[in-house]
Amino acid sequence: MGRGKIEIKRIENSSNRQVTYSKRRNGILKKAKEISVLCDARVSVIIFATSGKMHEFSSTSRLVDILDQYHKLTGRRLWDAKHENLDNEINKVKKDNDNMQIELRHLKGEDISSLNYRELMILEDALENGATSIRNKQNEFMRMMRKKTESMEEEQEHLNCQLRQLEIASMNRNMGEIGEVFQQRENEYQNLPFSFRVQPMQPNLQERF
Amino acid sequence: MGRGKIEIKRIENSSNRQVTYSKRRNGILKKAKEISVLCDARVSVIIFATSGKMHEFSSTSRLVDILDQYHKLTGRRLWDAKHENLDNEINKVKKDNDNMQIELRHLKGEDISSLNYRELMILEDALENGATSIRNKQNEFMRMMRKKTESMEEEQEHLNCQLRQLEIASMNRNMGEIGEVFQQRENEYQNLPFSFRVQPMQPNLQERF
DNA sequence: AACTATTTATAAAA
DNA sequence: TTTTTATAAATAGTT
Repeated sequence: MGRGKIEIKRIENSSNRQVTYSKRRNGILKKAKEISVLCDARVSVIIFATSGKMHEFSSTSRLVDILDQYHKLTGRRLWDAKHENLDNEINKVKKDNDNMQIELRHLKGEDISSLNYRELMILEDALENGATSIRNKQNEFMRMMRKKTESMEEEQEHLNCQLRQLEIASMNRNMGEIGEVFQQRENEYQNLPFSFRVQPMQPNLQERF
Repeated sequence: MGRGKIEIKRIENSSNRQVTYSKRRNGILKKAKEISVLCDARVSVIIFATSGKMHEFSSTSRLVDILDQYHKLTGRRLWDAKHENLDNEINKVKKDNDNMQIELRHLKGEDISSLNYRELMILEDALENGATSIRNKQNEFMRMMRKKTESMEEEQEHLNCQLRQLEIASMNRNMGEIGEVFQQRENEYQNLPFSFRVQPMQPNLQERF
């Protein structure tokens, strides 16, 4: 019932799934309410989205009333069942734990005596892939660091420049009275051929660290 | 949805009510199943007719799973403390599981964006150690295989020898009457200088496979 | 239980 | 999300 017919199987597009979920959830809850009114039935509907959010409809004020009735009718002892269920779940999870522990050990090269060559190859591939990803990540780090260093160097050079200018300015101020002599010398200097002049003071980037 | 619109209020005609109940009940159960499949939702529907007959749908194999989730979400206590202990244990083990899962992922080079350089180095070391152990193990395998192959080759050569001798023996038996001629020829052959004789039949090991 | 005329739900698009 | 709209599905009343 919609623009097109759909197959009843998991909707892979998550946004579509979400929309459909919310529409159909409303539909079910509405129908639950209707049947409870129309036919004088007791109804309990509990729906959990994958997100974990819950919606419910209960024709009775309390869910437990319905559970009581469920209990009486089915003879299923929910609490014992619950207990058993928890036990099962714990065992399952513990088994998962064990498996993961083994896998972890294997990846760390421990307890591998029991493995055959094929299994070892698979492990080696996994390790190599992991190492590659990590090396890539590290390279990325390196690049970032280098960039940072470069920009810091630039800034430092800039600061050095400023510092030198301030020094010169202050020198000139302090030597006010003999400034003229300097001025004269400087003029002579200007008259030399370019190749005879000393190079302007410049920090050598390669030797600074 | 039907020949006429109906008001949502108790259907007084009991036979009509019964019919409507059974139709709508099927409808709800069907839709519950559909939403659970389409949207990957956990759904529990329990319906009691006034007669007391029950119908249910539960997307999980056990209703208790859904009740469990209900409990966690609403905080409403449906069972007693002893089960809560189990609950706690399960949560603890599940947490362990999660941590291991993360470690596994990291070792496989997944989800490593959040790691800093130090953490990456530690990971890399672990991977390298693992890879080394595994390579050692593989080498061990190789040695074993090589040894096995060698001993098999030896044995095969031995068998070939025996086979040849049997062939010669049988040939001699079949050619009993002209055996003497052969004998004579063989004697002449013995008198040739060594370098003129054909090489004894020997399988060429390099070309055998 | 079937059958169908209608209502209702909803899939896709906006 | 919510609305819109064309179409599928559910079902009320009938047989």
